[in-house]
Amino acid sequence: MEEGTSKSLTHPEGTKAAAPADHDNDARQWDVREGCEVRQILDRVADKWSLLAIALLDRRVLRFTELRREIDGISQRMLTVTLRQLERDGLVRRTVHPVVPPRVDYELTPLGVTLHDTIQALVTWTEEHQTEIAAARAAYDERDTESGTP
Amino acid sequence: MEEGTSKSLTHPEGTKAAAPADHDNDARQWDVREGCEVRQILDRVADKWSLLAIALLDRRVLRFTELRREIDGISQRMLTVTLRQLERDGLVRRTVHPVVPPRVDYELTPLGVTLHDTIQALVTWTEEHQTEIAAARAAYDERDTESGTP
DNA sequence: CAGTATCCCCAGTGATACTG
DNA sequence: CAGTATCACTGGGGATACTG
Repeated sequence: MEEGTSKSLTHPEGTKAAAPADHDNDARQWDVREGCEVRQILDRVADKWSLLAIALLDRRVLRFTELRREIDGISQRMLTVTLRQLERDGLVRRTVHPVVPPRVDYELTPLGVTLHDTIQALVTWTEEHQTEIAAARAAYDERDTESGTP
Repeated sequence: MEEGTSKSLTHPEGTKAAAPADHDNDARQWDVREGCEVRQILDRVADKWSLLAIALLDRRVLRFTELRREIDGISQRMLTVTLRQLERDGLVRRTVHPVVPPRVDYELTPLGVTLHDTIQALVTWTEEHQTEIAAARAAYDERDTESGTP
């Protein structure tokens, strides 16, 4: 369960992590390289299950099984792993009730809520532009097809 | 290169894709399931290399090799694949100059620029909250450590 | 220079079984 | 109910070699 040791990434980028090829521009100063903090979060957001979990937990308190049921395509293992990651990042709060049978509640932390909010912007962008993207893909595939079958 | 056929997903979610357990809330109506359009885009954004490429191409026109040099950790193969995906989605424009030696320019399309802009918000969020997240992780790992070595 | 084609590996994920 | 432990498999991605 330890990953803080940076395990085996693609390759050791080492020290130049904060020294891009150029920095005379105001954009692309993101520094979104693998080792970066930004990348860590982005990877979380990127994660299929994390995103679903955050979406489902928005303004709700759910139990393990409830989440499992709602996401439903997810396996026990992945739900656990996902929840643990989110908990570790302080995005989700896990509350164990010392009762029998066991009851564990999951909910977004305030930080998690702000992330949800930000992601919402991205989702909105997608919804607003999905037509354009679909068109672009169609055009691309079209080109591909016509050159393949003259 | 075909994914419109939905290949072999986790399992057939079927018809209830648009019917969550409840829908009396205004949030979580995202519908970010695997098959969804939103997920397709999110996956693109999520992609490590795509993100870097978009970042690097912001307000610039770069050649294949230039991109390769700037991303540097990337392999030829992945740069090609990434660029093709972005091109297909209409986010990046590929211009082939019929000269010798060959010259191909890459640049963001207007659509790509708007995506960059949106992603920027997410990156900003990350930068603003990375301290909190780091703290959360430290706290989590701390708990983990102290219970592991009493 | 700008790719395409191949081979290969291993990290992430699902399936299954066991436990407090 | 809410996990943890194990195993097995798949495909995403790197390394390498070849081409227009």
